[in-house]
Amino acid sequence: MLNRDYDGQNCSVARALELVGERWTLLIVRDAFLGRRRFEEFQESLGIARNVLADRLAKLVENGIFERVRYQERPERYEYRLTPKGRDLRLALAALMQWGDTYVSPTPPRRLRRKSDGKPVRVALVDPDGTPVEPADIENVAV
Amino acid sequence: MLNRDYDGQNCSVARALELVGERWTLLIVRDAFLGRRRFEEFQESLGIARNVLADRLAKLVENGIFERVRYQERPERYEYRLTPKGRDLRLALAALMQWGDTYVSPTPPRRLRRKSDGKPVRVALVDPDGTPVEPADIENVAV
DNA sequence: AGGGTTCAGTTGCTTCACGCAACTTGCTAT
DNA sequence: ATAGCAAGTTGCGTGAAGCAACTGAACCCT
Repeated sequence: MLNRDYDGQNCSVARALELVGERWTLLIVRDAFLGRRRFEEFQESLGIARNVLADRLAKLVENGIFERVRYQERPERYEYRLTPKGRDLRLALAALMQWGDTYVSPTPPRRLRRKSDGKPVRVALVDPDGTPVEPADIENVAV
Repeated sequence: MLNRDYDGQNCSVARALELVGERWTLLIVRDAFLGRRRFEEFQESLGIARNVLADRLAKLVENGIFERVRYQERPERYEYRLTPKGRDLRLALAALMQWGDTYVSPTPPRRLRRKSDGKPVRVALVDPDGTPVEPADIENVAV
């Protein structure tokens, strides 16, 4: 997606995609979850054009998903770190990864697991008590 | 994102975004969850250019996310319905919606709830027993 | 002092995707 | 006969993405 708005779309999905829906943006965020922080790291890892990377990082900072932090002076060098807002994209990325694991990747190259005991972690729909909810038992209602 | 591949990205997120990462694609899927099925419905609801809509629908069918179903003969007319693969994008859309609700939309216009009792439904990271997992307690490991 | 390297971009140019509006096809209704 | 509807298709202009070379500020080596 481009950075145009999805005008008239009064939906949080559209609002979210205005911020992270452009080409490369979610992959940059995923790279950040994998520990990458620097321009060169993102560029080499993704093979993205440098001008486009510069553009995306600027927008991500502008939108509060990354912060630009100086990590050395003389010469001034900056790196990019996820903010709490950016870190909260983990769920959306995990959901996309899970779908990709199920339907696209024959053998998923990475997995989420709990550090403490190594058990696999997945994304699920739950009620306020944490009880899983059947997909068929869900409705999407206007407020 | 465009329909090019994210070559060299051996990640399910990249694989998933190759199928649903183009501009408009996820909004079309979201529209389908809201009950829309026909070309004209999508077009009017989204305000998307007709050639682009035609292109996206064709790719979504090609990728098994929608199926093209004839709903009348003379003249032949087709509509688009989510397949199980497409319906499984619900989680990713819900996660994006939740993030948008939290950080972008002041007052979310729509909510997910359980049909049977009307309780709100949210997306969460859980272990195999359905127990919630702390975000800080998660690691992303290569297989 | 001069030449090479690193990092974070910027610039210029080309190619490709998107937006827009008009047109087409096959059929029905008046 | 003409108008209308639904699902596209076509042609053309604009804007975003890809590519590679360049910049600037500092460091390192001989």
